[in-house]
Amino acid sequence: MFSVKKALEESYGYLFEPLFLEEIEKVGALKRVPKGEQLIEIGDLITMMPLVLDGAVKILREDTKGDELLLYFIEKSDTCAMTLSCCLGNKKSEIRAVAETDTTLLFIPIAQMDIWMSKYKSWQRYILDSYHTRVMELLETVDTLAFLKMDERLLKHLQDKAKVSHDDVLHTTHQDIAYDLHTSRVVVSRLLKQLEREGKIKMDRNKITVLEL
DNA sequence: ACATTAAGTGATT
DNA sequence: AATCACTTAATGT
Repeated sequence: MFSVKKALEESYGYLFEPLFLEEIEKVGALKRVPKGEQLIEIGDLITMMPLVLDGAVKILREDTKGDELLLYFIEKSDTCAMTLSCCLGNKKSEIRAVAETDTTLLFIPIAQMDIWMSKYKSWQRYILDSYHTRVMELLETVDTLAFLKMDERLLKHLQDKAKVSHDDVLHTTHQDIAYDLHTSRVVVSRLLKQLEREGKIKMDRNKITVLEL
């Protein structure tokens, strides 16, 4: 039996005081989404803010042709920074969010944000810190894009995927990886082969084992 | 057995 | 590193 209270305590207990946790539990709407399900589409109006209780969500940007590029993952005890900026200006989402693994989320109505902002110092801190870590993560992504070659990007991506799913065996296809990295399947296949030769990964059909973490 | 989907390869830009 | 054209291998019906 799944308990919101327990999950909250586990993921956010060190951040918020017990009384506040109870309030979150009361106000939040629990949602569980299976791997691969889309949570937010570009252009969507944001009305709820998600707190990740378990699992991981990948955040993607889309180019003019409809191809996508992975920006970063958000995990347990994270929230979507994009949502935060959307809430302030009541703007539409600039990103797409897709469940990377089976994920459990708690949705908070954005109206609560303001209330908690003035009521709880711990919430203030949390939002500010979230913003900060998100900016840093984005910077890291920019660095990766600008300075790393495709083979290095690929390996890093595999390691990130393994990290967020808490499993060094990835159940994915070359094509899916190609979408995330915004490249072609052929390139991914060839570089994976190379990584396998170097002993950094092991491949099977629909399965990649990351050996170097 | 056949169709579909994933992955491997060589050649070209 | 991308794209094309083609092959091979695995999987579903």
